[in-house]
Amino acid sequence: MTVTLKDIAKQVGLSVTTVSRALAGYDDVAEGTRQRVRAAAKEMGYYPNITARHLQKQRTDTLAFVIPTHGPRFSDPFFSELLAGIGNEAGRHHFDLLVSTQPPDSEDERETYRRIVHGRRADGVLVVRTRQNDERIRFLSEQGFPFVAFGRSDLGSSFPYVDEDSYTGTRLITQHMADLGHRRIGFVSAPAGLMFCQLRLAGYRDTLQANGLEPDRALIIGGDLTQRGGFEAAQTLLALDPRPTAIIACNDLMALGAMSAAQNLGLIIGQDLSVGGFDDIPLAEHAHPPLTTVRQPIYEIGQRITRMLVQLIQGQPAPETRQDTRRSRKAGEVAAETQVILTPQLIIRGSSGPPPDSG
Amino acid sequence: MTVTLKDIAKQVGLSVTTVSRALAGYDDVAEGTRQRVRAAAKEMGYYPNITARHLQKQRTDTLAFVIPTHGPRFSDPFFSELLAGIGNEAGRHHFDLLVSTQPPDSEDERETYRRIVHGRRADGVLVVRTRQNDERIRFLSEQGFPFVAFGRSDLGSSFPYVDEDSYTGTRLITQHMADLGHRRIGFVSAPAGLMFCQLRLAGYRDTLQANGLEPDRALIIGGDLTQRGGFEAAQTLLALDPRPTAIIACNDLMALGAMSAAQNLGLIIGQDLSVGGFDDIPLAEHAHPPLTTVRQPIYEIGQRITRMLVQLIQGQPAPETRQDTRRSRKAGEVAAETQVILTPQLIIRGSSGPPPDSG
DNA sequence: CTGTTAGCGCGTTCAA
DNA sequence: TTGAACGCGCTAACAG
Repeated sequence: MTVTLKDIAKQVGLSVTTVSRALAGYDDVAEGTRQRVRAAAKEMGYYPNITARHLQKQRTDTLAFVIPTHGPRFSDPFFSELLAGIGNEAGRHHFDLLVSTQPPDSEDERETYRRIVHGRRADGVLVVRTRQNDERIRFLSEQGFPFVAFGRSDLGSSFPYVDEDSYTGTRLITQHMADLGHRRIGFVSAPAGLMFCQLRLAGYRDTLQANGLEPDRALIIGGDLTQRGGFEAAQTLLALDPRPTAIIACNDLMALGAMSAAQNLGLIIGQDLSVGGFDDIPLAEHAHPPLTTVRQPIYEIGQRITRMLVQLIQGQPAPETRQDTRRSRKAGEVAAETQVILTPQLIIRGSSGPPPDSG
Repeated sequence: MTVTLKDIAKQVGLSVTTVSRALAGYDDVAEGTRQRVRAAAKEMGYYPNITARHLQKQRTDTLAFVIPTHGPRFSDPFFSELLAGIGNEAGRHHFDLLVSTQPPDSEDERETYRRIVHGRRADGVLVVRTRQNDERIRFLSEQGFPFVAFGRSDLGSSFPYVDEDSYTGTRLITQHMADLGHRRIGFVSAPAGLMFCQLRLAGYRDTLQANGLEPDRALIIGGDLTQRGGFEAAQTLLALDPRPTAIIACNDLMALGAMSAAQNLGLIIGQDLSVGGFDDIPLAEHAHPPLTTVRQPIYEIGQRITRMLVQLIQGQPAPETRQDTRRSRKAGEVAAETQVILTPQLIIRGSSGPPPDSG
C-alpha cells in the first residue's frame, strides 16, 4: 500500500541503493537514471518513511515539550502563545514537536522525561516554568541531554535558558504603584516552587522596603495562576479591614480575575483600586480598563528557546569556546547566546491610578 | 552510551532474542533467565529505543494534531483547553502527541498533512475547526488514513466527528436576547470558511426571522475570533445610528472584546448593552459582568475525539458493522459512536438583560 | 527453553 | 556509475 524504495527499485529495475542516492541528489548517479527514478517516485507517490529514516540517522528531528498542567480544565492563553512560538520556529527548522501534558512534579512527568531521553524519542527538550531544585533540569543535565529552559533555576549547574528579569519587572510595577501614592499594596503570588514566584515576590518585598512601606503578611495571598485563583485571592484581600488600594498579581490571568472580583464589589478599577499584572497577554490590552502590566514577549521567547535548542542539537560552538570564536566568526554569523535575560518593560494602562483618598 | 538489547545480551551471555522476550514477559523463557535479564536491564539502565520499535511494529503510537493558527501572535485559551483534553487522553492510552502549528488552507498545512500520512509519521490525525469543502478531510478520506474531526463538514463523505449543535446553540442565545426584548441584535461572525460560522450565522438569522425581527446586513460584522477582533467589530456596531442593544459573538473571546469596547464608551453591560458569546471558556465566568454564553465542553470534546481516534486506530468495529455487532457485544462493551452531536446549553449570566428603554 | 534467521525502510560503506 | 553487504534496534517465525 505505502510505496517504499524497494517498490521504486523494482519498478525501474535498479537497486534500492541507487534509487536512494538518486532521490537524495547525489552526483554519482547518471543524469538519465536520476530522471527515471525521480519520475517513477513522483508517479508512484513515494514519500520516505520517516521512522526508518530516524532509526538510520540516529536522530529524530523532533523536539519535546512537556507542558506542566495542573487541574484537568487547564486553559491558559500564555501557553497557547508560547506553543505558537515554539511550533512555528520548530517548523522553520524542519523539526517536529512532540507535546505532552503532565502535572508538575508528578511521577508521570518524571516517566515522560525518562522515556524521551532514554528512549531517544526526541533530540532535545524544552523546559518551561522552572522550579526550585528543578528535578527535570537536574535529570537532563546528568544525562547530558540537550535542553533549553524558559526560566532560570537555583541548581548549581549551568545550562542554557532564556528568562525575563522577573525581579526587576516586579520592582518596576511595585514602584509604579508606590509612586502613585499607594501604601497598602496587595500581592497575589504563585505556587511557591516556581522560580519566578520567588523572584517576583522578592521584587515586591524589596520595593516596599525601599519605599519605607510596612510589610504585611496578610497582603500576600497565594494564587494558582488561573483567573479564578486571582478572583478568589482578590476577594480575600478586599475583605481586609484597611483594604489594599492596589493589587499586583504574578500573572495577567490572575490580575484579570482580581479586577472582576473588585468590580463585583462595585469598585472602579484605576480609581478605587489599582491592579497590575505580569506577562502582557493579548487579553490585557483589551480588558476594561486595559491592564497595567510588565511585558514579557512570550511568543518571541518561544521562538528563541526553540532556536537555541536546535542550534544546540546541531552542534553549534559550545559556550566554553565562544570567546575564542568571536573574532574568527564570519560576517553575518552570530554567536549562539546560551543564557539570556531579557529586560522587562512596564506597560502602564488604565488599571492603575492614584489611590482613592489621594486627590 | 545508550544501552541496547545487544549490550544486555553480551552482558548476560544470551542472544538478543532471548533478552527481548524475557523483557517482554513471554512465558517461553526460563524463570531464572528472566530474572537475570531483568536485573541486568535494570542495572544497566535499559530503555527500549522507541524509534526502532516503531519501525518494527509498523506503527508509531503517535497522534498528530495540526493547529490552525492565523497571525503570529496566536493566543487562544480555547486551544490550550482543547490541547489539555487531547494531551491527557492521548497519554492515558499511551499515545504520543505530535503538534504542528500551520496557517489554515496554506501550502505548509497541506505539506504537513502529506508528510504525516505518506511518511507514516503518526497513526492518526485530529482535525479541528472544520471548514467548508475541507481539503484536509477530503485528503484523509481519500488516503484512508484514520482521523477524527471536531466539527462536521459539507463534503458528501461520512467520517467520524464530534460536534456541538452550533445552529441550535445560537438559536438559544439569540432567542434569549429576543425574549428579553431586544430588537436590534448585532452579530460578530467568524471567518466565513469555517463550518461553525455558517451554522451559527444561520441560527442567528433564523431566530430573528422567527421573531419577526427585520434582518439588517449592517448588524453582521466579520470577526477573526480574537479579542481584538471582537473589540473592533463592536466599535463598528456601536457606531451605528440606531445602535444595537445586544451583540452576540461567535466565540467568547470576541464577546469579551466587545464588552471592553462597549465599556470604553461608558456603556454598562447587561443594562445599556447585552452581550452573548459561545464556548464558555473559563474566562467567561470570571469576566465582569460574567458572560452569558453557550457552553461547549471543550476539554471533554478533546478527550472524546482522542478516544475515538485511538479506538479507530486499534481497530474497533467499523461503523458499517456496528448494527450487526450490537447484540453480540458483551456486557460492559460500549459501541464506539462515530458521529456525535452534542446538545448545547445556554448559560445565562450578568452580561445579558433587558434593553435600556424597556423598563 | 534458547538461538538462528529474517526483516521493518533507509542510508552508507566498499567493491566492482 | 551501480550494486551488494551491512547496520540502525527491535521483534517475530522457525528450528533445535
